[in-house]
Amino acid sequence: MSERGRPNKKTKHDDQKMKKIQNEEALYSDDDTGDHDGIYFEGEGGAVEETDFSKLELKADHANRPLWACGGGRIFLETFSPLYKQASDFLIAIAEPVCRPESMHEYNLTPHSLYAAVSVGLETEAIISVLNKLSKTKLPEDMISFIYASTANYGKVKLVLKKNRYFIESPFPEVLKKLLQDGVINGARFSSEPYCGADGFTVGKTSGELEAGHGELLNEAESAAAAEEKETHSFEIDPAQVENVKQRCLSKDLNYPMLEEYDFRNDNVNPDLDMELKPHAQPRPYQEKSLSKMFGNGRARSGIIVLPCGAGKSLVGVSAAARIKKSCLCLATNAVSVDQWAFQFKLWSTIRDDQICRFTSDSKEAFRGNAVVVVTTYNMIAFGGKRSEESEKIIEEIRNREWGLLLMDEVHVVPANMFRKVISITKSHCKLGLTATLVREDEKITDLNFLIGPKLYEANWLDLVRGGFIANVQCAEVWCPMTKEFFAKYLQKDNSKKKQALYVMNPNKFRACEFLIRFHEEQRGDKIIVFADNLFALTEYAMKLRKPMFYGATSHVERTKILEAFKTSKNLNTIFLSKVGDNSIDIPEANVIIQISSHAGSRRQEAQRLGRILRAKGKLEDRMAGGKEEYNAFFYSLVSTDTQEMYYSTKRQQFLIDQGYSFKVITSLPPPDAGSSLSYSTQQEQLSLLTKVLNAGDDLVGLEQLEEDTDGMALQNDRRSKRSMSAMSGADGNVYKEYNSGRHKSSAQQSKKPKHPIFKTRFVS
DNA sequence: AAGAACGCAA
DNA sequence: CTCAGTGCGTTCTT
Repeated sequence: MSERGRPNKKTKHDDQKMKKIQNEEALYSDDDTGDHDGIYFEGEGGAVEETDFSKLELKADHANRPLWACGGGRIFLETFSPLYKQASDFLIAIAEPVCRPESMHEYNLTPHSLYAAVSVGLETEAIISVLNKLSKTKLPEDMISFIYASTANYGKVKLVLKKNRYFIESPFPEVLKKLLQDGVINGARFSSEPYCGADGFTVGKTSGELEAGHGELLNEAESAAAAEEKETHSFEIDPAQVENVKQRCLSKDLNYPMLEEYDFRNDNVNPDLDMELKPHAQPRPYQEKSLSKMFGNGRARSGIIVLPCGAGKSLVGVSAAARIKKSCLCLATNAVSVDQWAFQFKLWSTIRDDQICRFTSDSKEAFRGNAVVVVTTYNMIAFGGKRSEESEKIIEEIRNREWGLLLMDEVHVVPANMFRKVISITKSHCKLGLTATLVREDEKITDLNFLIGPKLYEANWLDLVRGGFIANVQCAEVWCPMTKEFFAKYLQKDNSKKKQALYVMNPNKFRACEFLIRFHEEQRGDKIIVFADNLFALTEYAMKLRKPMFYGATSHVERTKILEAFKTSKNLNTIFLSKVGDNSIDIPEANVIIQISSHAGSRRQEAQRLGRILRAKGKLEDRMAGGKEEYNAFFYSLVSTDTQEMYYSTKRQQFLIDQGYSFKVITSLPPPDAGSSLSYSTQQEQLSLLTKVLNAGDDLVGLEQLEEDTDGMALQNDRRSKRSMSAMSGADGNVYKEYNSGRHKSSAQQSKKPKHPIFKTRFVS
């Protein structure tokens, strides 16, 4: 075990970090030594390390160019360059962002990222020439040949849905023949189709059309996609095999990724949906950009748009539906989210009540009319168990319908074994996936490339923070030392469940939590969400602090009631949520998150929770008042030191760190002089808590008892608890300031940006 | 209102 | 390293 109690095992991320640091050092040292123009270093013995960039050949005017194009498809972007904006737009289109901290962003060219580039209309030559224009160095030969090799076949094959039948279409019959040599694709072909062409393929005509181009650098490349009439050949495949066929086409063996574009303007078969955006639905620049990637050539492309939580994903979704103007099936993760989507549709568009319906376990609105918007959950569609008769009828209707748009919220859930079935259960011309966190802890995230389509756009979180579109969050990891007694038991137990119970219920963590709640409620008037994945901890904390909580078993009515009170009442400023609150729950009022227990090393959960407080508070001008940018939201992760949690915590933060966030470490909260006013200040109290924790796992009766206690009384006790809280001493600003000026003063003063003084930069050993 | 069945995530 | 065991959420039934 290391000094910090972290297992000595290095994670994949650690390795990547190390590599990255080496890379940056290499780059900077090149820069420092100055003029390397024309100097060419041969690697010794012919083999050149991937991380050895001494071979890079700098152009004479390299200072004016923002990119470093390195071997192995790696590209670095200087964020301080005047060309930053254009360059990052371009890189986002062609490469995968790896890590985007403040001054230097790292991107990676991959077959999938280039597939995405071509599907938004960029051509191979344009990619290379723009890349070359932006690069400080001559493009490495291997990068150029990689781009050629990866893009050669793109756009040659299309998947088309016609009258509920799927066809593979191409202007090149020889390509179709090649595809049919593959066992999976050949097996998926319907043999009953009429043979029209000489090659046994159905022959038809298709014409391209072009909408006005968008963006500066992309413009020339996008308009290069010529609008000409072409003869096409096609064959029909089994709808049940679409997923497999798409996967085969995308595989290395074939490398003919299928484009899915919906020519919705010329679709006379499916009825139109009478729906417009309302005038006040003004998309922000990045929303506009997302949409232009989707509709760039006048058709609707299938794919994925990645925007941070709170950045207005739903306006993008509703806009897409309003532009396509055909039936739309909108999928969300739970019933609360379904309500919110239905609300968003009505908020942004002119859709009438009879054109939109929700389909959840307790709201089965039958739909009538030719073109409709149906909002439902992945569970409702994919559910394998027994269905109620009513559900069965609606599901049948959904199966049989041909959807113009399949709109998938939180699309990162789709690769799950059952949820991915929604793609084949429903027949849609165009699929749009939205998410803030395109990560999973398994390897299935790349499946989205063939399940849905390429990533069309991904916004940089920090760019949106700087633009004032989302809140500026201070992230902090609070280190809570285990009490002697809890730590002794922790070391003693070999049951990981018990271990978890012990580090989550660590009295010092509780006290840190209590202190933070008091500080933010009383000193700043903030609205706080406390997350606990562990239900025992959730109920225990909520009951002790007399705050309302809700979790999976909490009824829809109760949830709405609590949220309503949280939003409107001055007396209710803190709520406790289980992981039901991770996704989709929209609580714009909240601006502080305290995390007391979480699901192991889930990067997605960490980012989604942070996302709960990203909705920008107030106007940008207000926040920038006085010329300095202020944090207006706070994200605390409470970690028991020297336990497993330290390791998980590092893993969990990785996604946010890749987005450019940095975590500050706070040690020894609460401050010693606030100690006695907080709970569990005596050893006696701590020991009785310990007994409770140790017994809890053995008999679940204890948990049920707790739930009964909290449920009914939490809300009504709120006022009383407020009064007693304000009477408590010790948690006032003075204590807080003393604490600040004591231990961490020097490091706070060193930092350039105005930071909350209690935060110091996390030291990674 | 509670429990059974199913499914997700790590 | 992998798969099974685990905790939690959702849906349906009674």
